[in-house]
Amino acid sequence: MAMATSTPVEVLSAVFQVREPVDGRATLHVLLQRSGAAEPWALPGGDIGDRETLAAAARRHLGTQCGLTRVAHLEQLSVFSAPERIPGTRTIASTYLGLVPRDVPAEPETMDIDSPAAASWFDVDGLPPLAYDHAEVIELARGRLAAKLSYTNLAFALAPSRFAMSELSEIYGAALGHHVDATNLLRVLSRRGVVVATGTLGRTGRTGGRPPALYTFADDELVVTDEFATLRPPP
Amino acid sequence: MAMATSTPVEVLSAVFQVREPVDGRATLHVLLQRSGAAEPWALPGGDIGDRETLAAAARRHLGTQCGLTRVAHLEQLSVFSAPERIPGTRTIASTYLGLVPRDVPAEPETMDIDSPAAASWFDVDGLPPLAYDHAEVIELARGRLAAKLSYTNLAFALAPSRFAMSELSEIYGAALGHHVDATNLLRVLSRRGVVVATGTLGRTGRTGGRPPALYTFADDELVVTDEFATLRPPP
DNA sequence: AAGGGTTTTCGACCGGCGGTCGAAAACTAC
DNA sequence: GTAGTTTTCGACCGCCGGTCGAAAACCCTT
Repeated sequence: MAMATSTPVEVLSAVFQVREPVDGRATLHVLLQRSGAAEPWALPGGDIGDRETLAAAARRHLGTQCGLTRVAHLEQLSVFSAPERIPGTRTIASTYLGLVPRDVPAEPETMDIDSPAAASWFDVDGLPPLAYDHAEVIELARGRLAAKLSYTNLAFALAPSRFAMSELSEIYGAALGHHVDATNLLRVLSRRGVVVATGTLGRTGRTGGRPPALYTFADDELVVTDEFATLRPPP
Repeated sequence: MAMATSTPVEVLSAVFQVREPVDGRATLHVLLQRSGAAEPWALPGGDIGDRETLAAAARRHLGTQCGLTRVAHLEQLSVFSAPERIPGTRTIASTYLGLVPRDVPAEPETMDIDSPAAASWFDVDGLPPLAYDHAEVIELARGRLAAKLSYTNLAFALAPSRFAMSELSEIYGAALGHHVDATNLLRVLSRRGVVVATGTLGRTGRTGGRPPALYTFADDELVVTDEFATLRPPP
């Protein structure tokens, strides 16, 4: 075993949440932070403690820099190791994808955007200029999210604990960037056992319309079934 | 941006090749190395140079430790960051999956297995005791390989440049661990445009049987099509 | 050269999955 | 009660992949 050198490592998190801007249509948002008004917006992250896992470090920085604690899912993305990705000091970045459910209060929004250190959610379409290669990280995270939504139960980390199918279809639509039919979504997800009906009905005090059945995700962590692989083994 | 500390980083590569043991049946093999006869077998890898990418470092160690240069595909796996994964010195491992085509001569096999520093291929079923968490890395790599074989053209990195469908079916079978029907494989892969016929015929000098048509992979690098995602966008 | 053995190739069948649409159900507002 | 809105259910349909049997093409033996 060769001896490993001491290369500086940082962790960066691209955390997504489905939120609705003033006009009403829900879109995918990403959490950004900056240490001063003159600095560019950047992904939250930083150094790794001596006795700390990378995931633990990511969670710690989300808490201290953005006041965000309720991350429902956090998974590794790629490592960025281009020698000059940060001019001057060589730094390797281990990146993470984080997801926050829709019913989590918008914690970072309460922080003052004009204070020296601030954090805020941004619509992924229409981001401000970002530090270093952080835009690339966000693009990678979007792609990973879209891919995994279609063949895993990953949406559990974006949806509220109980939801109507129309609401879930909205969330999928925001994350995937195109319309998702609620009828088909229900059939597909319940056939796979990903969502289950709770038996209760939702908001009967609206402007009209049949009250929707409320559903929940069967699991509250990522479940990967190999049933979607083609070239399956014989039964 | 918080300052990143200097955490030791190493790179580890799980490199696979489909090879046939003496008895004939082709199986998946992984490349291992050890620095002395008293040391346990371990994945090739080591430190990262100051002006070097992680992937470049992985390739460099494969060359110096195993004499292996013809790696057709190399992609990132997960980062292992448990504080005590190597007792004593804290080391973070960035792991890679590598693939070597079947027609590449068995370079490391020529090295003397009993010399102080040696490298050799091992059948993935029936591995010797491994250093640290390296068995975990290999398991992760196997899973990733199996998953990607079914929905990408990743097999281009395991197959020879030209091959018969029965040979490709053998390769898939070895990597997936179960029988893969050659008829179905041809239909699926050619419908996706992954493999194309070369027009030439293969080995007409055997013990009998119809001479097979020879095929090639359309691309010699990984191509990811989003056509296999369910919940597609409308046309 | 005729026939048996072997391997590849082609076509047919079939169940399941997912995309789509229209009609029925259930509720609110007027 | 009627109109409007939203959800739900069922039906249709094309495509994909797993399977099987028959035909094609070749070698070897007799």
